[in-house]
Amino acid sequence: MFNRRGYHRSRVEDIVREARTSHGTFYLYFGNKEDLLAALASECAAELRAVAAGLPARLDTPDGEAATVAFVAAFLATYRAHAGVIRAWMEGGVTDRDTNRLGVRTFTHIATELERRLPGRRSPAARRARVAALMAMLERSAYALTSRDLVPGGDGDRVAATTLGRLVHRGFFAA
Amino acid sequence: MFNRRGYHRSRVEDIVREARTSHGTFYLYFGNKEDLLAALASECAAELRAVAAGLPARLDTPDGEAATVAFVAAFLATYRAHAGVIRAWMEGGVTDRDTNRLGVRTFTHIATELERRLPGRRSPAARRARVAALMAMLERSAYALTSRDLVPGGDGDRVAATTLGRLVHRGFFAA
Amino acid sequence: MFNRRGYHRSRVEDIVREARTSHGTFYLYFGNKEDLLAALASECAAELRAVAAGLPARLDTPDGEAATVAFVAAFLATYRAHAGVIRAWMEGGVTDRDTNRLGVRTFTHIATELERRLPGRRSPAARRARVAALMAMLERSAYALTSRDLVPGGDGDRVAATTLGRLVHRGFFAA
Amino acid sequence: MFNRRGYHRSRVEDIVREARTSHGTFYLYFGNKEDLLAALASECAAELRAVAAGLPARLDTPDGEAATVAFVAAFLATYRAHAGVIRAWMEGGVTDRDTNRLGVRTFTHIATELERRLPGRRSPAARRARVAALMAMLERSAYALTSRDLVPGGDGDRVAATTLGRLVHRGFFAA
DNA sequence: CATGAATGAGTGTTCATTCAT
DNA sequence: AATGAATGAACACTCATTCAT
Repeated sequence: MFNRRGYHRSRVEDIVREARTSHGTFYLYFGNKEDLLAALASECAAELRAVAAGLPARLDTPDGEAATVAFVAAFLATYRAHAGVIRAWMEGGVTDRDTNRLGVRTFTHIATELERRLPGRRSPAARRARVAALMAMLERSAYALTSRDLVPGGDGDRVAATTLGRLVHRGFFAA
Repeated sequence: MFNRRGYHRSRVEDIVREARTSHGTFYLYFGNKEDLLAALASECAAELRAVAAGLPARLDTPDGEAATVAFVAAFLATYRAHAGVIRAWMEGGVTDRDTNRLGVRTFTHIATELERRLPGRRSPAARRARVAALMAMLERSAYALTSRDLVPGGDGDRVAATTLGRLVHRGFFAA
Repeated sequence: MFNRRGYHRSRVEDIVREARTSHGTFYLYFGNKEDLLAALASECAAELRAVAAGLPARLDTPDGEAATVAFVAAFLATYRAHAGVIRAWMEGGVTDRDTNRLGVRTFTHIATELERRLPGRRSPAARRARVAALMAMLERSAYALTSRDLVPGGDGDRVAATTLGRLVHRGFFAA
Repeated sequence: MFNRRGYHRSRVEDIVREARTSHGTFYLYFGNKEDLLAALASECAAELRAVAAGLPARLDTPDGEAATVAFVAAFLATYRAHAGVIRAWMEGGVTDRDTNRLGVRTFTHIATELERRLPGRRSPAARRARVAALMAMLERSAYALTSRDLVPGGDGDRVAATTLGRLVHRGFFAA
């Protein structure tokens, strides 16, 4: 529901109808609507961390480009699978502090993992700036892909992942 | 109000109280709440186009870096000034077709202007991919800056603009 | 406006726009919206009384049928010209006592005039019942004619007046 | 509520207070205010048709007058019970096409049933005109009875039904 | 005498949440 | 454990009326 309609436009009634259950049951398992979001966010964070965990130790290797493309593809796929949740994170519609922090921490974790794999000798500040730019590209592209046709010329997640992955590899991780 | 609370959480009552006026007056000037958003979006689009118009003809020049930093700073400032509107654009909370298209077209316009200034000989597809990445960085950074503390280490728009501007110049426009 | 949209659906703004004047001017001449209705009602009552005044002394004469048809036609025309006002009377949307009474008294006046012309010897109660039925036919037909197509087969006021007038004459006034 | 205050002046809050329930419950059972009217209109139409169904095959019989009086009494009673709904029909305050048509068709149905029972040989046009007049009397009288004191001398529905019924029988159905 | 911008009480509708069964 | 009818606070929008100019 959140992926299709977004968090705010998804009514509890929509959710329970989709789940073939009732309002009462919903509130038996979740304290409130945002609590459901928190639960989904938790799953989403785990999957995103798994994506980061799938990164090889180094990306400045012969098959670094393929690995980068694979990583980007996995990131995009996970993002798409949880777009409703992640958007709710970003859009600030969430009141719960913990859930908000979870989002930030998850992306920070990925950023840290990527930063470790940045080759060359640069100052910590420069490294952080580069990885911030990298994360921005990843997030924004994923966001755009889960919106409607905001990327002219992009005709699917695969193409986007390949293009973006190569770009990222060349710009950030190539030896 | 939109910058502080976001479009959906801003009630008409909040808006008119802030503007020291009444509901009736509000609906005298705007057909409905979304109409206000459309009006603000129009202003915002004009300002964003002005930012693009402020770009020098070329950025691969001795003072190209300064110009890039200035452009990024102007972009971030404008984005911040209209964050509520732009977020409403992105978050899909807008029903009106025209307003939605305005957002896409405005960002496409900026992208086109930047693409023209990309130096070197690359295929159109490659140029488009690069500029898409560039726009992603710009947007995501601006978005992050107008959210809460999403950029660890960032301590202000100026620093962010300088850092990001230099990065952008080196990565995309340097000769 | 009242004829076209009805009293309640006519907004003061509609009225003043039609009259090419302003809200301020409206309230200069009328205390409120209902006050305008009262003024129009007064005119309408005068016209309806004039229609009654146009009745010949007797209707059970050789040219009684023509006179009855003429009366019915005049009644329908006046009703149509003031349909909005009369409907507001009937529909009970008027708060003002005087205006309400004016409506009742006007129709009572017409009823009395018609009762005088009823031929034959009947008890007062019977005469009143007959004239009540007559008035009902007149009013309901007029009401229907000013609504949309409630009278199947009727194709205009003239036809309606002729048909109804003859019917009325034969049923109530013929010698 | 509709009978007492009329459709438009009845607020949803009035309705739910009277029904000892809440706004939420109201919108659980009816899509909106007009939807309630439609539901009531449906019941009303059924009852009016039942009144027509209660007519004997012929009215030009020895006990035709009693049957006519009974029919008129039933019509008036049903009309009174649903005055608010029927008035909303007539007053054009209903937007829904189906509901509007329901009103017209219901009264047309009754008119057709009455037309069948008109004795004597007359042209179809004449028969239709007569039945239109008859319906006008019925409707207008019922309308008047459910308004305030519009019928001078009338002191109750029974008296009105008897008087009107006899009049109708003599004028339209007597052998 | 005329204006029209400003007002705010009033109204229909939505939806997260509760609780008796 | 599961249900779903019931709730009511919240919100966008309307329009008759006022009054400073």
